[in-house]
Amino acid sequence: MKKVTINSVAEYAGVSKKTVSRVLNNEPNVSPATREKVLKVFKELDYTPNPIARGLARNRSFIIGCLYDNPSKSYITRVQSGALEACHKHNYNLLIHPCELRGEALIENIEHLLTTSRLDGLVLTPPFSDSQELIEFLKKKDINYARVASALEDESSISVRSNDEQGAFEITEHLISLGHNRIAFIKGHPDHSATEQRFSGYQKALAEHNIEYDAELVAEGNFSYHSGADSAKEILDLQPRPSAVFASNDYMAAAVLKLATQTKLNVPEDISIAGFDNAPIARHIWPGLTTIAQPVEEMTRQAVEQLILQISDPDIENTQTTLEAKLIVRESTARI
Amino acid sequence: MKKVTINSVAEYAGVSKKTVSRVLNNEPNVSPATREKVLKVFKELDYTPNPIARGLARNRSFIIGCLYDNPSKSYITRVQSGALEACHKHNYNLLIHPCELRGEALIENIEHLLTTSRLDGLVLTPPFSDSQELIEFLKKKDINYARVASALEDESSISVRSNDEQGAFEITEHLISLGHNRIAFIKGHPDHSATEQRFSGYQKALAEHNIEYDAELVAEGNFSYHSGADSAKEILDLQPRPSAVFASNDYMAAAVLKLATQTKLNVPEDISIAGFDNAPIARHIWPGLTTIAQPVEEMTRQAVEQLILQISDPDIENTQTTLEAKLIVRESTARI
DNA sequence: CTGAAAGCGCTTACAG
DNA sequence: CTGAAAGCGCTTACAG
Repeated sequence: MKKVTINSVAEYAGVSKKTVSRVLNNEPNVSPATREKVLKVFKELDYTPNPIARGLARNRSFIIGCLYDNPSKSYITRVQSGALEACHKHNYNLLIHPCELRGEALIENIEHLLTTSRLDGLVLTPPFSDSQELIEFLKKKDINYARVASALEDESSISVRSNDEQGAFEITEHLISLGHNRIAFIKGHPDHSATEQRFSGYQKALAEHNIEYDAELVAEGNFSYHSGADSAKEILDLQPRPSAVFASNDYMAAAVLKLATQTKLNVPEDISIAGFDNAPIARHIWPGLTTIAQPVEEMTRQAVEQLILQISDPDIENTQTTLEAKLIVRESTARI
Repeated sequence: MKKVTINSVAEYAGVSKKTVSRVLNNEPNVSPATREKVLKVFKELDYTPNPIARGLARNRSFIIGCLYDNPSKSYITRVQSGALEACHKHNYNLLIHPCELRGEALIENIEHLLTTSRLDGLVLTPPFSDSQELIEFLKKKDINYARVASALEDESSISVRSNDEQGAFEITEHLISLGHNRIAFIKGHPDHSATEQRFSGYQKALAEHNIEYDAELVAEGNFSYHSGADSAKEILDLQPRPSAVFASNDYMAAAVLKLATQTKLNVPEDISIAGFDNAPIARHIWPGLTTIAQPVEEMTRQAVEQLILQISDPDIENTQTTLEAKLIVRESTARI
């Protein structure tokens, strides 16, 4: 059976292919009778238009690419889910492209991506949303993009972020309000701007409450569960032991909780533990983790929606949005 | 600045566009000098070929679509990671398309997907890999596809699965070998073929060891953490309480563990808990979950690789592969 | 309301 | 080793 194209439909229906195209795209200026006829032929011939041909003519693929490099699977899932929501709303689809920021050849990698698939726009998630190198490349290539959770002050592109520093400040203050003043901190991955922001929120809260900053209490993580487990060992071995731990994300906090439980410490009686992100694991373990809910889906949804609007109308101005992060108190933190 | 196309390059280099095309595709029959010259113009003009135009001419998009409908985020992440590995190896990209099996209009949804993006093939994950309706549609539309973790006996398409029944049998036998004979079971989602397979493995192990099957010990889950929590309540309230629980996946097992811990039961001293999948959460909690490791990435990787090979050469025969599932014993199960 | 022509940027099939 | 012609299946811009 040979392929059915706009030509076969036109021929079969006895109209021009332009008319078929009009029906296809729901354009006006087709008599109801003609429209009816063409629609019937669509069914009879089981016609599906070829998106590639359409793409070539319109110079558009209706595909958005999503870039990420993140050890947190739940973060990625949430990013995808927000991006998909915006895409589907506007009849776009989503192509995913995990890759390494520190890979030997990030730019070559992206260039190759763009050569193998035409993408109408790119949504950059951390750490790509802060990569000057990548951003300059995209500008040079004239590729539309939007930044998610970027700390870059750059009004020349769309940005949707949430207030990491404020969130970290609040959760630290929450611990302080429970009587803790020896609060350990686990940093995130150095390539992510959130790492610095959360660290800064922690420090500011300490300062605000006249608690001296103690570098000994700070461990270097990288957002992975594994790095949290390593940091947990260091922290639980400190003498005297801190009465609370604030990890820069929930996976690392979960690792602290596991080690604490394993070594017969009671949480939160013996030690309070707080995380960041409100990842699923925060509520899947006992005690549930006190954390900061970051609207990851919503950030990505808004970023992609802005991006798509800008693709269809380049005159739309760039928006810079900051969403609120929210403290969620569960069972893992308590009065000292 | 106007777009640089194969024509501008040809003009600038003083050759025909066919020659440029040859250089682009690394075809033979170009003199080294000419090739050199064209390559230089590529750089000078910063030329990137248009994948859509190429796609139209070759009738190919080099994009694979991935269909899923699964409450387990980690399962999806692993599926994507296996699919991406195979795609990138062959210069394909991956488009993701979560949708609902029970949605009012699955077929329309997929038809719309195919109308908005040309896909060279589809990888079906559960429960789609068992959907006769979808499979018939794809056959009618002549769309290449591969099935992951499908129980369907259908040699007319590529299939890669793992042995769910055997895995469930082994883990149940493991519990029996520890002295348990009152073993509760939490079922998965009824739309997934794995649900029936794992249930059957459980029953067969009981039968093999002359333990009478007791329907009261079986709870209806759906693979979500939430459903596991509901089932956990039922099970822990049984009189007498079962000495072990085997949940059809790790999320549900984690929910049982959380409730048990919350209600001051010691795991595994008071009750043993086993899961399935070896999801990250199985090792992120304490005690770590005894479970069955299913090679999700590898299944998907193989399925997508076969699919891509078949796309480039339709004569390649369909393969039916079954990979091994493996028992992983952690701390959540112990002798009664 | 309808259509003939040209074009999107490549590749295929063929000729030399 | 090189290229002119035709075509992939649509849409855009224009004419009537």
